[in-house]
Amino acid sequence: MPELPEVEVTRQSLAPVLQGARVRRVEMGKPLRWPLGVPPQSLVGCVFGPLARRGKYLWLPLHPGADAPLTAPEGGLLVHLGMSGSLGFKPKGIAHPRAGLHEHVRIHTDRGVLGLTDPRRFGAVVWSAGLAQAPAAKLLAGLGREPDDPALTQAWFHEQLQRRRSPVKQVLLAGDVVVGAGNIYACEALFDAGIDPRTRAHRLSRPRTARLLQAVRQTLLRALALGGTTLRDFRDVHGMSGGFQNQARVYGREAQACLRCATPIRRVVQGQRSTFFCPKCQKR
DNA sequence: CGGGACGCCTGTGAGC
DNA sequence: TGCTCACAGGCGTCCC
Repeated sequence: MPELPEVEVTRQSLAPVLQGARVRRVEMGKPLRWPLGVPPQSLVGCVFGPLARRGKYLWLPLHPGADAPLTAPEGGLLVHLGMSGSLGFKPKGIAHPRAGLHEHVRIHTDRGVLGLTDPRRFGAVVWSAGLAQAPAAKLLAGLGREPDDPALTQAWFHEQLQRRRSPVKQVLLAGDVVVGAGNIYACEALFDAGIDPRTRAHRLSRPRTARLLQAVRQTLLRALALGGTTLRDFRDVHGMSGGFQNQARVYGREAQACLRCATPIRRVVQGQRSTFFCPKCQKR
C-alpha cells in the first residue's frame, strides 16, 4: 500500500489527535520487521510532539511529560507501514476492548489508542533518540529528495538520471533520487509523462526528464488530495478509504484499453515488480 | 559504486 | 469444496 501519499494522509489525519497525547501503556503483538529497541513500558509518561514524514517513514516525536520519571527518554518512534500497514486511532470513550487481528502495536494514551495493523508485518516501529541518531539516521540516510524540496530542480533531477543505466521505472522505485513513488505512482507518472518504463534513465533527454519530474509531483499531489489509494488495506487513521484507485490509468489495467488511445495496456516485470504501461502512448 | 536478486510475512484470487 | 500456485502497495541486505 503505502506510498508517499498514503503516509502523508496518515500523518495529516493522525497529527491533530495524537499531538499532546500522553502514553499510558504500550502493548506489543507479533514481531514486526525490527524490534522496538527499548522496553515498551519505558515510553509511559512521554507525550507526542509534532508529527513529521520523511519519504515513506513517519516520525512520532516523544518527549518526557511534566511528571515523567527522570529516566524517561527523549526521542521518538520511526514508523514504516511496509506493504500492508496502517495506523488507526480510537478516541477515548469509544469501546476498544481488544486488539484486532494483525494489530501488532497498541499505544494507549490519555486521548485514545493508537494501533498499527499490518497483516504482512513488513512494517516497523523503531525507537530512536532523534532523526539524526541511530537507528533512524541510518534508515533515512539513502533517501532521495522530497518531491516538494526546492533543491529538487529539473537540472538536478536530470543530472541524477544521467548517472543511472537502469530502466527509469526502477530508478523511480529505488527512491534514492526522489522519494515517494512506489509501484502504483511510478507507473502512473510514467504514463503521464509519455515515457516507456523500460527506457534507460540516462537516455532520457532534458525535456523528458523535466516532464517526468512534473508528472511525479502532480501524481503524488493528486493522490494526496484524493486521500491516497486503497487497493485493499489502506485507511486513514479514522478508517476512511482513499480514492485514487479509481483514477489509475495503467496500474492494474493489463489488457484493458488505454483511456487515451484504446491500445491494450501491457504488463511486464521489472526487478520482480509488475509494471503497467501503454505501448503506444509511452515512448522509449 | 551501480545494479540485481532475495527474503521478510500473510492474504487473496485464479485455476484445476 | 478444497488444494496449489502466483502475486501483492516496500525495502534492507547481500552478492556480483
